[in-house]
Amino acid sequence: MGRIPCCEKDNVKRGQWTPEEDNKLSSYIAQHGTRNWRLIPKNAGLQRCGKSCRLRWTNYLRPDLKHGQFSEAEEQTIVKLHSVVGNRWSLIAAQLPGRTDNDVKNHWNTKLKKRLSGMGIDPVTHKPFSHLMAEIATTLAPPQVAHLAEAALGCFKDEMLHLLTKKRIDFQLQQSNAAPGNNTVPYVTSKQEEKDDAVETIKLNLSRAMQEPDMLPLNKPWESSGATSANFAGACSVFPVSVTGFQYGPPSFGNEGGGSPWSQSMCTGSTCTAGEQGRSHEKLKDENGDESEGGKEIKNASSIFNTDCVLWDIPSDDLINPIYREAFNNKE
DNA sequence: AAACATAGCAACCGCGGGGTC
DNA sequence: CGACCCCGCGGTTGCTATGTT
Repeated sequence: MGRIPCCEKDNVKRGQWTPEEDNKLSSYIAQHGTRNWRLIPKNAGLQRCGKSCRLRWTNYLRPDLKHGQFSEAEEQTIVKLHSVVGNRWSLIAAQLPGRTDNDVKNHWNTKLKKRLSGMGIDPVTHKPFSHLMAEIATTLAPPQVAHLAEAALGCFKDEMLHLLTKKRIDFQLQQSNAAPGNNTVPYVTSKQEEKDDAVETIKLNLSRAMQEPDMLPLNKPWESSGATSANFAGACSVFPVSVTGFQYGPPSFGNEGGGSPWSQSMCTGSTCTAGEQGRSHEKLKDENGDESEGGKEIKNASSIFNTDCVLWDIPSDDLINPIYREAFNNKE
């Protein structure tokens, strides 16, 4: 038994909506409401499928929609909620009046995700990359770690080199070169030399990172100023990821361009597939630490927090990932 | 100035839940 | 209880504008 199509695909128009179509749809809905999307295009004289009409209405034509840029407060709400519920865009959008799930999703994918990456934070888990690397390192025996590092290098090398050679990173590199005890390669000017040196330095630092025992996580693997992060950051000093300078929240979050260039597009790669993003948040822990399927059981924000409170009123501490709290505390 | 790359956004697609018969 | 239908959701695609080489 196959699923029936939502409409006769041969007879429907697709692609961009014209102002005339918008007018027809808006005026029809103003008169008759949004019951039965399948019949709406027919009755409104539109050669569109009902689904397309519904999307156009909910994402664009609805009179209560905001069309401007996202405010910093809205962005912070998105990030906070995403750290709790993952890619449940409708849930997040429900807390942002005038914003649609599509808006939120697009804004996350085009800006917020990259901005977090630029801050050295994994947008999937909302933890610093160094913490994730440390976690992986603790779970694998040395030979496996070595292979993993090799694989990671293979995965990211092109992207890193692209960024290293195309973007302005001399500032960060000069900073790291100026640091005492730093033994990374000096900044070079020839592009080929840059590439060769970058590759060699990546290899050198990765292998050093794998060999240094004290770089393994301590009790607080995500400690933003701990030896773990520092060592990982140091080990990967060719990537200007400032874990020790990790900041989140106002006012630094809105600081465009404050992140490291290498990681600004990290999430465009295979390490951050949409499916993984979704799955990574499938399980949420409740107060007792019991795991439950986060997916379909979460129907609204209050069910997550087991309360009827409006999400705005929840102190950020209750929403925010522990790692952010850690970072906040360290800032104070 | 042209070609290419990237970002941003609108729209589409397929799946699955829930209601109804 | 199962089939059918409608709708919403999340992921993906494709187009356009803008920036870079």
